[in-house]
Amino acid sequence: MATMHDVARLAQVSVSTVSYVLTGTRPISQATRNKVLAAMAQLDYQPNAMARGLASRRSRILGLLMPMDERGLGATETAFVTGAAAAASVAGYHLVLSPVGGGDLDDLRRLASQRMLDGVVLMEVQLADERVTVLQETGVPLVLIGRTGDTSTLSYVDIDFDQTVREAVAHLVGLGHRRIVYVNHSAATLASGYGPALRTRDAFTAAMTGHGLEPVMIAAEDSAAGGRAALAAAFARAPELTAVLAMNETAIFGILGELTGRGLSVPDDVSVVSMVTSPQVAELATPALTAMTSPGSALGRIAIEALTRHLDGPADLRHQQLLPCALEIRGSTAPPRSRQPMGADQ
Amino acid sequence: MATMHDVARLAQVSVSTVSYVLTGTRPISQATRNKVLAAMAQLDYQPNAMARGLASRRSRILGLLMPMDERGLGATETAFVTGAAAAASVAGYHLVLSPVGGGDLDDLRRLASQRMLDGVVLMEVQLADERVTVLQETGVPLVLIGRTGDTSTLSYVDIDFDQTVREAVAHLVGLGHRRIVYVNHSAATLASGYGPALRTRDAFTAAMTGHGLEPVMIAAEDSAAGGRAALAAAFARAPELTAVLAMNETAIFGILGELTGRGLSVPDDVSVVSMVTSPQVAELATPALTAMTSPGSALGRIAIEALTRHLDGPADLRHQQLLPCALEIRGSTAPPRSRQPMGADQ
DNA sequence: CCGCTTCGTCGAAACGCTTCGACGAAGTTC
DNA sequence: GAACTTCGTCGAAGCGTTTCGACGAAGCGG
Repeated sequence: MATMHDVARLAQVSVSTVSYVLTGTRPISQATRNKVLAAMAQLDYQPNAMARGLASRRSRILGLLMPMDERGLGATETAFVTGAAAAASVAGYHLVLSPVGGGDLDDLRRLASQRMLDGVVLMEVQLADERVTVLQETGVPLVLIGRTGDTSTLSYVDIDFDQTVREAVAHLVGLGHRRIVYVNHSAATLASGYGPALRTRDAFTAAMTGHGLEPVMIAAEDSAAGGRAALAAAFARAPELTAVLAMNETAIFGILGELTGRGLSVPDDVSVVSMVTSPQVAELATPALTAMTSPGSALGRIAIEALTRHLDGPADLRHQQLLPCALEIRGSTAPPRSRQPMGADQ
Repeated sequence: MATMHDVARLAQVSVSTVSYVLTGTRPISQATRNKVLAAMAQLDYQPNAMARGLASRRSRILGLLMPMDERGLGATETAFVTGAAAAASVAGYHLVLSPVGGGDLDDLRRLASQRMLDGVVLMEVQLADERVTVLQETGVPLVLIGRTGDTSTLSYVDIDFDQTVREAVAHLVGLGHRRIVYVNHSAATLASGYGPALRTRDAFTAAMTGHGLEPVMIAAEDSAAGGRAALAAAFARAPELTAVLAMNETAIFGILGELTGRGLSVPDDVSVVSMVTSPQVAELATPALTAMTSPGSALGRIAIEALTRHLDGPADLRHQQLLPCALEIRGSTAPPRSRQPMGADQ
């Protein structure tokens, strides 16, 4: 492995000159630059990242910390990642993903304290999130995707759940639906302080009330079975429902299955709107789901851009931004059949 | 940020002694060790990863290189990752994921040459994969999840597609099915040399022929629409089919939708088996899918274990291992209704 | 009690880079 | 043309570790 010394010797310049050619920190004449570049090419020189990092006290590595549970990463999360990776690459940084579960707080502290990461993007933030505290203590520049409860001192990018829910409800109400049920994440998830679940709940209540309608929310386990149970619960609470709005991407397939099982058709008998969903998943269902498409890769990109601005700019810079999901109408929504109360047996 | 010097001064020992306490490279008396440990705790000392890496010429970081397309990571891939991360942590390594697309070969070479990664696990390997060549050239210790065509000089862990297909076919044949259609990935994917698609194709042919049955394979685009089209094609080629075996996790939802659309019920009219599928996805469908469950986290774990053995042991060590998927019977398979040819209209 | 290992510790030299101060040479200003 | 600025380059001092050779102090066999 060739080092800078080798390059310098071959090009007959000093080591520092080679360094300046590489980093552009100081002006170098075209002639010298060419000599150095030629030497580099000839030796197939690659700078040693560790040495660079040690000397410059910046690794040019950004960390994307994502909890990975067994459910897997949806297309939405994947879009975060690809958006972030692309933006990092443009800014001249490497992006590494670290699968930190909620448990390994110590692991997290170590990772952040070892000065291996210039900055960190944290995904799937809870309203009260210890990981945020730990990271702040270490002093790493930090941007969140999602928000904690108290956001005053933090940079974040998040989905504008309020507006997203409002649009989704407006779409359904515009079609003529009056009885709309919102299927959220599980009660446990709500209790744990998961922001999206909480915020959409409140936004749904507000939106429905705004239309003079009664908000009915059901919490569903993240599984097909949870979706089926939720639909049963929904019919129990609102027998005459004509539309379902679902945040729970996993449960929605159970909902669709149960609907078919009851001999109800989508969208003729019941309209379904899926929240924060990727086109890929929406197309999986039959009929394809009308959905609020999450601005996945934009979120990732903006988070990284904010982070790099932190690094190059003043330390006290704050970036806070909300992006709404876009309504994409597919085959699962239509005007309600008529005002015909339908029996909810079982 | 406290350095080793600070610790050494506070503990009244030399820097090297502190280093030996940390790494255990040389014996240190209990008394001294305690002094040093106390000083570390008092200063909240964290070793600087860059300096360590530079001096020791090993970063204790392993890379998991995964192409991320917009389809997202299935639960299967996620299981790889979590399995690998856990194993790395046990072995005292950090695991970082790097989303390297197929395009950025130069990026890959740079990443590997910069001596930032002690070793690399490469996922989603093609039969002829340039990335493998590039990585081998850089000399990074390498383990594949998946296999290239010529495996003689490489370490890898992969799914035993041959046995997996054989078991799946045996399950269906055991139930009494004779007319079984295999829905594979798209023709383009096959042409690109995607190992799993190719290997399962051959295995399916072999297994069916072994039972004295005719192998019918359809290539389907990775989408619900692709699945629907595939089913239509299947009925055109084999009107009397009673079972579908599907490798294409994305298409399978289209297949199920189309089946329902044609008034055919699963599993009464047609049995469906999903290959290399996680329980989570299998449960999404109604009825839940009988599936060959991939040994996801085991694959990740074994890959990392092989890699760390490479690093600590002799350089020429090779590890090659195949793991079969396990048959998990759920609601989508049953004996065929009877020998009743069914019309394939449209 | 003399020479020999073994044990525990130290000082100093890397590791491969960045960065700072310095310094001729050349260009600019009045 | 004296007094200043750039411009382009160099040498050397770090950055925070690991690791190697060395060296007293014990411990031990004879």
